[in-house]
Amino acid sequence: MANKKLLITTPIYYINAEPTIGSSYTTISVDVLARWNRLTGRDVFFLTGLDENSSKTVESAKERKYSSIQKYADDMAKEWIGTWKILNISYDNFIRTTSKKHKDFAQKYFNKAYKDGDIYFGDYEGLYCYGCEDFKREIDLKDGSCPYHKKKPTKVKEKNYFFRLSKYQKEVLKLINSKNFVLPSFRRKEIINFIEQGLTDISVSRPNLKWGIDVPFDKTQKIWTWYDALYNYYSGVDKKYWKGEVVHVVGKDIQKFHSVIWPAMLLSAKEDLPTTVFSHGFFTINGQKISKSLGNNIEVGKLCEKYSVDALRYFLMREIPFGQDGDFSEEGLKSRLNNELANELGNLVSRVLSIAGKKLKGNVSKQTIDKRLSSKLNIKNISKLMENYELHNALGEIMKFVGECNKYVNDQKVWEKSEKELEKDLYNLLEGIRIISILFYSFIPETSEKINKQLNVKEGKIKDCKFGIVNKYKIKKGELLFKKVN
RNA sequence: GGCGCCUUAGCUCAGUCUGGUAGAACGUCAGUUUCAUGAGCUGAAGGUCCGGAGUUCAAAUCUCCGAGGCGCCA
Repeated sequence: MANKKLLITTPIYYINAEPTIGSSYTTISVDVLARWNRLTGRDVFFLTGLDENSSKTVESAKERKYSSIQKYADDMAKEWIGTWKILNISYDNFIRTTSKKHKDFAQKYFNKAYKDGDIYFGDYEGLYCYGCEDFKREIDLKDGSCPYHKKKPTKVKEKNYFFRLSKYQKEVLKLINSKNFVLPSFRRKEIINFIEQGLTDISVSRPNLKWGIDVPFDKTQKIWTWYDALYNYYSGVDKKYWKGEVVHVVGKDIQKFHSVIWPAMLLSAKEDLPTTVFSHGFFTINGQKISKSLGNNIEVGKLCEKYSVDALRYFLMREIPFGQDGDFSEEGLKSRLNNELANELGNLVSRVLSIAGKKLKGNVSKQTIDKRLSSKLNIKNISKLMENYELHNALGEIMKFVGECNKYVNDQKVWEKSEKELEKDLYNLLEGIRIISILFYSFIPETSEKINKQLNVKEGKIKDCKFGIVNKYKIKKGELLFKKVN
């Protein structure tokens, strides 16, 4: 398992707006998982991108007075890529569903399903919400409007192509029951209930649209945006990665698309199935829901400028238990930055390197390992937490070891000792800091690089997280790792 | 309405499966240190474990009833 290939994905985002704090959260979490698994030595492929074929794209382009929809999509793609660059997202491919390769894939699979009889032509009458890109029932609505988008759905009566979702009910249910397919586990029961109520065939095409991917054998219809979008996970990646572990990280609102419809599509196409669909929670901002009318969404770029990218990445991963809902507040971010990153981590590096610089001119040779410090490090536990997607707890454990290092400095009264006596303490502390840097790398990569530079060591892997690896340190104290913000 | 989850310290939550003297971080207060970013370390205060009944030598934990909150239901 450990050396199995890993394909890990974010959803592909709608381009009706610039990246939000929510999509940033999703993407950062996948980045953390991808980086961590790379450090364990696995062959990882991290896929993200954009769903550009939605009718939302057309609406937004119109709102922004674009005459060319494709130009709008291109500009938006630049925006998103730019934000991911700021956030240090280490994706291996950025897929856009307007690319020819993706369109060919979607059409190929649509064609195949049609030939196999899993897609058929039929009538449909229902209420369609353009926000969800999905049909709604009367009972789903609140005061006649979609509860998510606060808009009245449109009554639609038309002929569409349908996918035989009902045919795969049994097989999908079996899949859901397999271990770790739906995570967190409390979501599994919800999905099972949903399936057991009976799956019905779903409309997978829309007539009379100008934008989207043509149904290959019927130019009057476009492929339903979800049906095409889900195939990004195949069109965006070398197929060999589907032979290993495949993890889709999604928001809880789209868990169902990924754990019911998508597997059914793959069962129909007789392709490999994903291993896990993990859905994370949503967060409020200062206790309030994020909404356009409140205008309380946060500009990610400005946040990074003010607090630093790593402070934001750290906060999001530390504050919100992965999988559950949480709250975002600048106060909270500030507090984590000042107390945990600056006072504990930053200050640890600063005080140790300062003593080593002053007393030993930065030269520290290998010494005996002090179990009083090394025994406080529990890599197995941290690894287990990462494998269980408990990112917040993993960070908590790493931070605890930072605390142990600070305590060690105090307990040993390192600053009082003579040059001869303190080399052992410093060597152990430097090894501790080197390991901390590796463990933190997935979460706050820029900071890790800064630490490595000061320690004058190369980026390590998880297997290097043990004491006694470096023979001789030649350190050079640099700038402070974190600046506090008041 | 159906299914599931939650209610424990000022705040956020763990502990419940497998019953045995109530836990963590943050916040508050106090002590201590001077290597370090006014940082670090140590300690203290703080709880009718939502209410009630039952089972048990023993219940935060198991069972039932009730209250409040949340999630999911093409």
